[in-house]
Amino acid sequence: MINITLPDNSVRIYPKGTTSLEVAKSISEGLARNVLSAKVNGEVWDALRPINSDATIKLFTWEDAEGKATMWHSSAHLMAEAIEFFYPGVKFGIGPNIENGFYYDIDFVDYTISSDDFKKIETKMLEIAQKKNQFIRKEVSKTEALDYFTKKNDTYKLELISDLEDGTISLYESGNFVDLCRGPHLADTSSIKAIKLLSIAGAYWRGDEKRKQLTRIYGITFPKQKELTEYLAMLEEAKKRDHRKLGKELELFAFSQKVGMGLPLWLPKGADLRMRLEEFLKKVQKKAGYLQVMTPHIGNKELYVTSGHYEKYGKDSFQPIKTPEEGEEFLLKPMNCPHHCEIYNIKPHSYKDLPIRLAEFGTVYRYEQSGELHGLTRVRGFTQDDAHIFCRPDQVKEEFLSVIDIVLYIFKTLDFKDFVTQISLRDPNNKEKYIGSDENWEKAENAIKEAATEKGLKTVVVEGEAAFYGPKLDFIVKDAIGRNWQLGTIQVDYNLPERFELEYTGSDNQKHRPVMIHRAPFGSMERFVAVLLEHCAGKFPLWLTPVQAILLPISEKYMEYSKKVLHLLNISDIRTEIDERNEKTGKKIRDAELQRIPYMIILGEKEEAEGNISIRKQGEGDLGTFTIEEFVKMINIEVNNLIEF
RNA sequence: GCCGAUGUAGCUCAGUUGGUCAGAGCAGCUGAUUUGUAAUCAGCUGGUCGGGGGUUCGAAUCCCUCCCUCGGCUCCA
Repeated sequence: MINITLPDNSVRIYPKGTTSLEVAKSISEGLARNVLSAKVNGEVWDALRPINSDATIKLFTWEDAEGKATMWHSSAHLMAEAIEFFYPGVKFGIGPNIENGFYYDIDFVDYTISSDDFKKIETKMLEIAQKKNQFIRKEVSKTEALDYFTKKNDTYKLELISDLEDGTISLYESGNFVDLCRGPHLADTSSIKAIKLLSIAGAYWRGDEKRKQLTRIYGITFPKQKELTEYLAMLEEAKKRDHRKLGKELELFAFSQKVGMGLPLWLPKGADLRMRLEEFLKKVQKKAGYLQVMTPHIGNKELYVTSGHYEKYGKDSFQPIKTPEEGEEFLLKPMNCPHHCEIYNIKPHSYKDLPIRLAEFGTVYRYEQSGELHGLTRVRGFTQDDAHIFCRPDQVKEEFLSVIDIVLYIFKTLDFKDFVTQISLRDPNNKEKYIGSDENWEKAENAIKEAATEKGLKTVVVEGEAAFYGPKLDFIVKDAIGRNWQLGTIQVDYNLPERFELEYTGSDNQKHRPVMIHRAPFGSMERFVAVLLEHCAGKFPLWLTPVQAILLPISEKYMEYSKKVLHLLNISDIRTEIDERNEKTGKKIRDAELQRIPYMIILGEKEEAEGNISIRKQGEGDLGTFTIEEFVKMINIEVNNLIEF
């Protein structure tokens, strides 16, 4: 008999070789039906894997991330089985679960396959799933494993096996399909009730572009049809919010092949929005002691040789441009920091001057591979809300606190309620990979951790993720429909102060090297606008939206009165437009609603006679009649409530 | 850059096996209408069907090639 400890610390006694499924059954039939896998002594196991000694276990159902992972991993096997049925002789690469579903990389050899084939594969998968095939784990020797896949002529599996150690190899059999797999898997296929294959794409074997490209098929499964329906609705919603679509519809930005791919054109409304965001941040930064600077769009190649960026990222820059006479080489600015270092170096600094915070909305250009470009989130020319803080090592923590305050304020103002931060530290086993003294690294890493703790941030610490030049703190927000976006970043840098020989004179009258902090709360204006646009589905907060109110005269007869109102609102700093078209009110309202204009003001006989206005709120409907003064006051209160720092 | 898909008026999309197939709705323009909370009516103007080759008596439709876009891969200071 063995003792099984459950998460509530209760201990139950079972025969040796019991499975977590049996444990679940002994608790309740319902739990047994829902259990997908279990954590046994810290490791996720199949629900059917026998437990042979005392163990602490936690059962996973669909509600747990681990349960979903197990289901999706098994679903990948199920898909492989269905594919092997239709395309015998295909070779399988890897088929893992991912954040939302799973994929399998497959070499289809001589077959061609497209998304048109998904339907039949899905149907076959459901058919197999209903057979309730168990997933049977077999631990095999390396020789046995090699034998099996040699017979199958599955070269990819053979390569994977050859990298594994003997004694650690397991196969999983389910129905007619056997796969090399670490597991864990479902007890059987019957809990997979709803299946959708989502997309098909090429993927290099082992992510290496020099190796063969396999066909990757993505899919997702659920234990209930309803959940699949909901998931597909979420994808639809994401499609509706796509910033590329909304950007076009709301006339915020555009691209032109003639101008060049990946080079956004900001249309009047988009430019208005972006400038408002910039002004907003400038105001906050001014309060936080930043100094605004400006630097040119090109810089001498030597500048980037000095910074080290040319060597590391030269291939990702546009080709240098040359002066016709001297043959001097210039690069389109790929980043602002070297310029800011040179500004720091313009004059000598005392320790009393620090920190010096130089800020710039600096437009930079990077050569992104053509296949990588994507709307505003991945472009070849973009503007960073950049700043570089030059400070003493003992000031790092305080500066982090201050930057965190700015980021939190921005998130609050723009209604990003859900976010986590990631602290990236150096790999403790590979300290020689990094530049800068042990002492400084330790100081900076502790400063970041302390700052995050003091601000009560939800934090994930990842070792080995730091840049070679310093540790960093990244902000990852969850948008309105649950997707994660990495936005702001704060990074410590020991490298550039070294390379640019930055100095300050300490109280000891000796020269010291300042620490540099890079930070960009938005990341880039382009990316941030894209994320914000998708987050709010085009309904920007009132203080930010390009047009706050639109006047809708019932007919031409009320045009004169409408223009009077327009003038009054505009001099009250309410961004107002007027719909002068000869259209019915219903049409004007519809168009204003689609343009996501927060307030529609309807003006007809009644309003003109009484000298007031009727207000309709976007998405809500008629609010009734107000005086102009009341409306102005209402708007001002709403705006001020939103942006008080 | 690589694999796959796609590319038809400003926008969203129809176009059967190559043969009045250059279309619709919206937008735009003109006129009528003078309008009360999500589309008033009528008429008109828009396109060398992504570019360039080729096959054919004949190509939006078939083939080749290049380009953009989309989904991934790789990359991302």
